Amino acid sequence: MSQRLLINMDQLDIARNISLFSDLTENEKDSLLKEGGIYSYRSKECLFMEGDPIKFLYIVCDGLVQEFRQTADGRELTVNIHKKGDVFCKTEIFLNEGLHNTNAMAIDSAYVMELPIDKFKESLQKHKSVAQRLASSLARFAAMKQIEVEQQATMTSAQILALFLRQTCASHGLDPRGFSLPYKKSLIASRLGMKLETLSRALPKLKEQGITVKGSHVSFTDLKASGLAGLQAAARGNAVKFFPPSRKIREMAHAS
Amino acid sequence: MSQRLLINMDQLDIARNISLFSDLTENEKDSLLKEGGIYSYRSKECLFMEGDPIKFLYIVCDGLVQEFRQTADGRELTVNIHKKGDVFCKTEIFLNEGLHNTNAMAIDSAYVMELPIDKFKESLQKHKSVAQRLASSLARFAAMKQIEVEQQATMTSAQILALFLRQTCASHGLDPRGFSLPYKKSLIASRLGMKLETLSRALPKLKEQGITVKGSHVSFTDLKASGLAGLQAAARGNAVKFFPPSRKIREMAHAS
DNA sequence: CGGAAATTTGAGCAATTTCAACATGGGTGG
DNA sequence: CCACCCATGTTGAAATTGCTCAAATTTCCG
Repeated sequence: MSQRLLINMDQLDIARNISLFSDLTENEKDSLLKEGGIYSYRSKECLFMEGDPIKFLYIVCDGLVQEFRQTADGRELTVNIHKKGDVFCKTEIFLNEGLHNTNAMAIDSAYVMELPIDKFKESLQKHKSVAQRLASSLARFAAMKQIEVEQQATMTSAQILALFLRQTCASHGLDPRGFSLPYKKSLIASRLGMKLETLSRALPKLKEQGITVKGSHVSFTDLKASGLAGLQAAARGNAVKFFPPSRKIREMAHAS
Repeated sequence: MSQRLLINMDQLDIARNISLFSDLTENEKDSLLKEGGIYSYRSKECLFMEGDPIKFLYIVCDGLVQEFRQTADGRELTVNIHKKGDVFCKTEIFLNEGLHNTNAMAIDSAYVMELPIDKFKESLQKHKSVAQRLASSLARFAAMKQIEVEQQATMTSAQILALFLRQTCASHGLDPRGFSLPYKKSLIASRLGMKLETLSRALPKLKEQGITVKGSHVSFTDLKASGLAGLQAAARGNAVKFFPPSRKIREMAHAS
């Protein structure tokens, strides 16, 4: 199924330069990374499926990987789209049963470094910096998901889409004055928890927010805080319903 | 504003028994906890507000604390409701600027142990087990929020509410055959990202799922997998659109 | 140039929100 | 003990928003 991979130093360098390992010495990195291999995946090939045992930490060296879940009602919802330099299955390592609860599939074709988790866990033990950076990354992921919950609850699909486009542009380092979408629209819809039709209908509405989309070509016109305009317009004054923090009387806990 | 607190050993014990510190010796726990104090908060008193500098790790010793955010459009969305034994501001410690991005407010009155973050960070450095448990907890929080995103995208408000009630019942150790709601309905609505009216209208629909709510009294009739019935009914077969995982040809990365 | 996949569009429907009116229910002060 | 009040919750009706289904286009590839 999968293609044989010629060793490609560029791809290995991606793995060497991820921030998770940035405090390791070159030797430490090498001895960890040589435990893993870089694998090549064809378009739509699965890295793992829900219920599979968790064996690796994955580092995307090239291409894109979609991580998604089939929800109870048979829908496919994309948890995340991992791009070059992204590391995934960080969360799962700490979760209970050692089984994947998502599916991962290559979009187009992808090259992925797979690092056995037991080796990775060893390095977590050995190197405090790795553990610390992992925790940061988990915290950031949790905060991101929290914000997504809020967005889904309070924003219209057009607003969510606008934010996603800006964010995508920034995180891929694209030119805000004009770029082409790095993903298919159906993938974006799945990532944003909306239907393709909804996304399609949201696109024209983005003009009001200074985003023009034609086909897969996107350009931001109002380059600064245009995204905020919509939000601010929708904002209403509302009274603060709670007391401000007060001086607290501190009481030592007589431990021991 | 806040009441003076008589030292209460029960409350201190709550803090001593949280799982985050469960691998520490009694001495280690004591020397850490004596750095913090237990504070008393009146109903609706704030522990901190958005934008405040992050100073403490909080451990709820008694009562309830609502953690929430004012969204851009002026709505109030509850991130989490912390109950006795819960620890919060774990995530924030790892995030950038050292400022709170949520508000925390006592519901009714609450007793909260506040542990200076620099002291807590020291113990993270000193005790691997604390760091490990913190990471687990972050991972679990992230997974929970991910599931919430999915629920909001795929489930009806009645289903979401049903899940929340079951979960609440379990996590508070209440009797599923009949208990009263530990929170006000408006708080629940805010927690679930829906309007109070929507929640109110969803309540009668829960009967179909074997949950009876009258006033603030809840009882589960169909005690087993009743919650799944609705989901399964809504489920439809849909074809698998991707390839199963293939054998991969492994290629050693010639690191170094 | 086909044909399949991806996207767009239309029309009707379902769920949630909004706004407004109404009910309930503790608690307080007389 | 009761009348009253304010916070909380419920209900109705209209308006939004997103979803479903179906058909029409467009795009992508060989």
